[in-house]
Amino acid sequence: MRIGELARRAGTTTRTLRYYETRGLLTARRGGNGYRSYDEDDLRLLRQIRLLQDFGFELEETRPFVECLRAGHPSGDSCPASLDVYRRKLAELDACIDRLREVRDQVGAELARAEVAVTAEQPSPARCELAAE
Amino acid sequence: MRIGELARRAGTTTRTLRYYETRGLLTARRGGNGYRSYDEDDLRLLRQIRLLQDFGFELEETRPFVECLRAGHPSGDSCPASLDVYRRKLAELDACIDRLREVRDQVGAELARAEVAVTAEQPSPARCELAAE
DNA sequence: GCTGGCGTTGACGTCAGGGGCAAGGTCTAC
DNA sequence: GTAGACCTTGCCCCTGACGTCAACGCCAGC
Repeated sequence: MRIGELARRAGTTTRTLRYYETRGLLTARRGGNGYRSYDEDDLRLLRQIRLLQDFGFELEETRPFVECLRAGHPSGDSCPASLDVYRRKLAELDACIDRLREVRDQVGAELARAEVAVTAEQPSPARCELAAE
Repeated sequence: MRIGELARRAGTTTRTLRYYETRGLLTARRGGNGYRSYDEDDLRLLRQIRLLQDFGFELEETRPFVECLRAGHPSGDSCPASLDVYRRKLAELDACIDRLREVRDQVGAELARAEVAVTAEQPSPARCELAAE
């Protein structure tokens, strides 16, 4: 199959596939006319990359999975190097989530403080009416 | 004070301050020699920006806070526009955390699956010894 | 033979937030 | 009077993962 079909079947663009090729992931055979030619294995490889990309993996982090598939393993995560990437990513995700929660709480606190300051500065009409009743 | 001192006191670099100036945040007076000149208000303004940056706000998102301070308010979050940014950021953070948690669980599941597959493929010697006992 | 749709390479743009350097002007201390 | 620390503008460089042309080749159908 050619590049356009592969891109469609993997839900991506030809530009992306050429980019992956410059990165050394997803190499292509060439036909007599210079067109890139791919097979079903390339599609599996590409799907593996896209799955990890959707998870937020960087391209470089997908390389062990790609090499694992190229080595003939049934799936990209059949190799220790891939499992290591999984584990590193899990730790990274945990740290990221923790950090975001901290920030979330701090921003929430700032908002609460600022909201109180605003109402103290200029009491809302509703409050006045309420107090007047 | 000049740019170097302001940068030091705010814990950033002169390059960054000039960059902020090109973005229209943190404008500076000029002395007779062409040097930028700042006062304590500028420092407060800069600290406000840095705080929000540390929270992960984009530079553009700090603009309402800057304008609020410039308008003479006691703090950058004394204005409705700033509160809106807080609220939007909170929603964004929540969505981001949720998404990361989903991914975390999916990656965790992939790892567990792959680990089982690996041990099933080539049972560890330790297991064999254990079974032999 | 011509149009449309695919393919090719290459180069530049994007987004944010600056880093680094050059070539020069200024100020201060010794 | 000069060294060195500071300032100025302007320019290109970086990351990641592509998007967007430009200019051209190839091929199928009508």
